[in-house]
Amino acid sequence: MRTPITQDKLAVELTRRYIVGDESVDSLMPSARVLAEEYGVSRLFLREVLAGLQRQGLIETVPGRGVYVRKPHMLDTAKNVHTTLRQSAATGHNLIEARANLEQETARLAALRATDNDIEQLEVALLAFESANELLARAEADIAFHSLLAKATQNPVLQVMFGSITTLTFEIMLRSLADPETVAKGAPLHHTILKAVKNKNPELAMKAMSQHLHLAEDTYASDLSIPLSEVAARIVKEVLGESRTVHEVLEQALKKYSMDILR
Amino acid sequence: MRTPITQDKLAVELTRRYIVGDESVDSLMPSARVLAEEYGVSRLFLREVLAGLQRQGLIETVPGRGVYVRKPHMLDTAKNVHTTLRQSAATGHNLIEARANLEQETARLAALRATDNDIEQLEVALLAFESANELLARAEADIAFHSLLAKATQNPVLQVMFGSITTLTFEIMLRSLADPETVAKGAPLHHTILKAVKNKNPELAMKAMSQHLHLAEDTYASDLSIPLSEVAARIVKEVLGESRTVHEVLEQALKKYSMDILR
DNA sequence: GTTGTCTGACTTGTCATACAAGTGAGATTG
DNA sequence: CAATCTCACTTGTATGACAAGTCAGACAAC
Repeated sequence: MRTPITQDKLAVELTRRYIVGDESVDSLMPSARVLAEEYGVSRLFLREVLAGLQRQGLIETVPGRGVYVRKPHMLDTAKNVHTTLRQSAATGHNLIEARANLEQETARLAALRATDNDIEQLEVALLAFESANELLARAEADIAFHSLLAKATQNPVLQVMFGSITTLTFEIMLRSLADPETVAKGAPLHHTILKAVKNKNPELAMKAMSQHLHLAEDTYASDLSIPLSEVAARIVKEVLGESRTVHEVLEQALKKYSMDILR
Repeated sequence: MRTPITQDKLAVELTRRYIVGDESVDSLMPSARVLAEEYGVSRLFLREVLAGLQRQGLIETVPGRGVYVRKPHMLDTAKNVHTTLRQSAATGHNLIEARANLEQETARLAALRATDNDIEQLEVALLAFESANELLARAEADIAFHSLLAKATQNPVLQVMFGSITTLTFEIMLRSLADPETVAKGAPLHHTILKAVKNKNPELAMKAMSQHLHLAEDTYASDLSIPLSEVAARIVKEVLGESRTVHEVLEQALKKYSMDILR
């Protein structure tokens, strides 16, 4: 008696077989037709399995070319929890509360462990933040800066945790950075954080990040108790219009840096 | 000129239309055939959109009955990032480091905000933990206890963040709780945490949680620098065998409590 | 030899159609 | 009245077909 294979089992099997370690990245998997035949399932069934893996950022299917193995990207996590978070009654206060601890610890660890390459990328992001004369460009540089800090901790778990709230964080930034005073006050703090990271001064990095987040809290004060879903929807519509989604913009912002999950 | 609709856009549209607020939970969506016709797409295309929403825990398709609107469950987040995390080179040290801050803050906030219902559920979980005389049962009660604490913070964002590492945490518990000494030392700390929550003593809750996590760190010491994927795979195989997946066990463990994301 | 073009065999994406399996309300039968 | 059965639904899956994209290799022109 042969029990029919489930999508989950097949996903695990494919992952184990084709997606292992660094050397498999960018390699080409067998075509969906071949794999389907090999496992004795229909192409449709296998397609759904592949769709699951793609959603997790483990593979990328390119029309006309095939299925490539990818490194998971920080944004993949964000996309997956985005709708869930949007659906919840989470408020601005909830987000800031969650970020406070996470980002302070992130700043602390980044100061202890950032590589030369990390610092270089942080400098680029900070420069972009300062030279930006448009809201969207500023927000893009800001989220890149914070994401790079998470990467600089060299801790994939922290990266994933930060990734899970990236979309919300970005939406909030779009709101905070519309206030010129906040921008003026925030810029020096970014500098302090980067300097602390460079000098390997974890306490200072933590303190500066704390101030940075409190500043955002003040700016955001009036909407602090309103569900984020409402606020975010309004902001996004104002800034981006109907044309582009948050994910598209975020993807563009983070693609300049290598924001894949460490491994 | 009419541009063809993308899966993402349709997902957003469906979410906006059928999945809004508490009142829509458990309601039945129109059948896939009807929706496909309405939006002028094939049933296959719409199925893939629904599959995406299902992966996010927003809906549940029941064969023969239809598509129901669901409350997102903490486990949905876990499932989505599980493979990514497994694929990364995250070590035990990485996980403990990330948990330390998150869970201390969680314990602190739980002590400030836990409702009577939260406390009641925590008591049930703690009782189950103590009366369990088998590894798997202990681990189930342990993960339930920690998940309930996250819920008691009344912060959906924290819940999602904790949810994203639930699977890994559970796997690690399976290892830690195999050591009788760790169990003996850990039990009183669980008691202390619950007492602190009951007495609304945030500092004590935080401190007890800190000790609890350090204890786990000691137990885990020998494997601290090995990629979790290897350790977890070994543990799961030993404890669960080939028959059941981690998700299935976790689902069973958390279904007794209402672990859906707050909204 | 070099360059450009073209063909054709691949790939994924999507569709229409068909059928199996499950569900449940209402008709039917005792 | 109660048990049973029928049937019109639902989702899940398989199949075959075609569009659109890609790319290597053959082929022709220079």
